[in-house]
Amino acid sequence: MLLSHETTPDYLRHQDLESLAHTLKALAHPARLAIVGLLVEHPSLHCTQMIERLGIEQTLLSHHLSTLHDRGILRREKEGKFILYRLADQRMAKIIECITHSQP
Amino acid sequence: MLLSHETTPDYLRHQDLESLAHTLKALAHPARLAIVGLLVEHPSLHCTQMIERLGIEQTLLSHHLSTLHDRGILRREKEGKFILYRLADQRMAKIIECITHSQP
DNA sequence: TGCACATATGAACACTTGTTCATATATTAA
DNA sequence: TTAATATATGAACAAGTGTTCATATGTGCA
Repeated sequence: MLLSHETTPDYLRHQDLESLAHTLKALAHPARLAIVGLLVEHPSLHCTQMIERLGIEQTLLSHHLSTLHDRGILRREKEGKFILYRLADQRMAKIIECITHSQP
Repeated sequence: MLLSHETTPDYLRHQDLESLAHTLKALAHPARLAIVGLLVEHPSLHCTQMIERLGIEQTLLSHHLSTLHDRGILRREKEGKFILYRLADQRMAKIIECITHSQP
């Protein structure tokens, strides 16, 4: 796709669009939104805690966590027996809040 | 997916997650973000104007516009020979701004 | 009326994503 | 060491998405 330079504002240039779309895609799933939502509330959680709260299969959760991690939305951190997840960036919390508060 | 009631904040209840994910999915594509971005800047545009600005095939644009329209993001309005598109809701402008400004 | 322009539609197909299943790896406790 | 718990991985397949092509529909002008 070709975006003309005169009419496209800085924040919507081609490469930014790709990367923004990529981030949104990662968020655009109910389970993944729920995960991120949990982590907005709780600074960090491990898988088992999420499984309890979301009522989702372990394997499926793991795949979703990988998706979010791969796209830079979550950070992983080992803590003994567990693996803690937290938001990679507080901006994500802001985006989530912003999105949810602007919902129809 | 089962979300327990005690731990889920109001703004992340099951049905909201579905609907929010649905909206985000519609936005999560570079071309569609570009379209919405144009309409944040210009109150209304018709297809030919978007084609010029985006350098995208007519048919493809039309499909993307339908997607955005179907999901309630854009409004369609006939004006003689043309069909004008605009944001269905100013909240969308807000979301876009919020998202783009929180980008890494 | 007929032609040119503006836009939409639908089929087809490649590609991507979501989910499940089976299984692997790592950590701790007995 | 063995067993139990916590988590990840990868294959397989169904379902969904993006793009292209061919074509349809609607509108205004000559």
